[in-house]
Amino acid sequence: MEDRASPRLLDAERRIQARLGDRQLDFDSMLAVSNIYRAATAVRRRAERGVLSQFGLSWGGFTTLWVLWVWGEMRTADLAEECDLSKATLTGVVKTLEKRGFVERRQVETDRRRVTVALTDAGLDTIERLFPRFNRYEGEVVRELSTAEKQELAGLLRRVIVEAGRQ
Amino acid sequence: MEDRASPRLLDAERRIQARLGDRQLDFDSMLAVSNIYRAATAVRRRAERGVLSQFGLSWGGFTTLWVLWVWGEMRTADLAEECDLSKATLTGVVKTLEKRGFVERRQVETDRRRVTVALTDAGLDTIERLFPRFNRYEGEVVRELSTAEKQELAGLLRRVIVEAGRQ
DNA sequence: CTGATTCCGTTTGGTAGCAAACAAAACCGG
DNA sequence: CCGGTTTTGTTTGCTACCAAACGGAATCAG
Repeated sequence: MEDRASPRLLDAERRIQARLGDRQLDFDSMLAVSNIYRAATAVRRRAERGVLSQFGLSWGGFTTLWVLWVWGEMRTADLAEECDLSKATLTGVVKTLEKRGFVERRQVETDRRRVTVALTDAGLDTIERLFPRFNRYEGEVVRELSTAEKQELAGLLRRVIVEAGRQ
Repeated sequence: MEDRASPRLLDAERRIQARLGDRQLDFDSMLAVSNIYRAATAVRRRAERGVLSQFGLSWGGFTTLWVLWVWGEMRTADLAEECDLSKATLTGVVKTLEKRGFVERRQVETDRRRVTVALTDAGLDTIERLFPRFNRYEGEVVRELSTAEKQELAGLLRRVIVEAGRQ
């Protein structure tokens, strides 16, 4: 493991161990979790600075557009669930997307509490031009991994998602 | 790969493919990247709702405290770098930590532009009580993985971080 | 029917996050 | 010295994100 070999990390591990005294440290779990977070930050940051900024979209905005593209018009609650955002956050994201003209809100006739969100023509056009670029970008950040390794990575992460998901 | 077997994902893949026409889709990369992000969100959310909320800390606040604990008093710029935050964001996080009494700012005598940040006694006490709990929490979210798998995961992610890091 | 409850999306109030502009301090060439 | 440049942390303006409170609409028990 190259991480184990990094002098900086070894130093950190020694320092933490010193701070902890004889309490034990689960270094492997720490490294796995912290790398998950670092990778996500790096990936998001690069996407937003690269592809997404050219279309005036944040990561959340892109995700929302993408979900609507794939699944079609959706109720707010389902959209929030699918985008992995709270309802409150989604309200804000949709507001921004509306302002940019990518999306529109529609009152549901049969139940006036409900609202659906759908792509506008401009939104559809945007996501159709953007997605191939985004997918190419995704390929770039995992370019160093073989197909088998990408699948391995996705599988390992899936198990973490499930575990962290239960409460 | 269980992901491949999930009917929901297969359905999504088919839908995307339909939207794309004959343009090709790099599904493996897409899944790897999206799982990185989902895992990070899940892990962070659970930590903030569990351990961290009891101490009045966000993920970023915890990270900052942790870095200061391990590496000691630091200049603002280095601290931002180590916490993987922009200088601007760090200013805000430190402001919050100061408000909570965990941290204090110190003017550098020899260069009055510079400022260092250091743990207060309360901050030290907090991180010493918190870290073992946090580390136990980290163990929980990756509990389904063997030691070898945790190392495998960390290693794969490391390569993604490096790749996404270069611009 | 009707009163209580549940459901749904928004608002509120707070923190976090970034880029770009900024002000003050230090540095440097002449 | 001194004027211009660089360095350093903060401020500004914006978006994102959450939990909790809210208010209108639907539903359900009796």
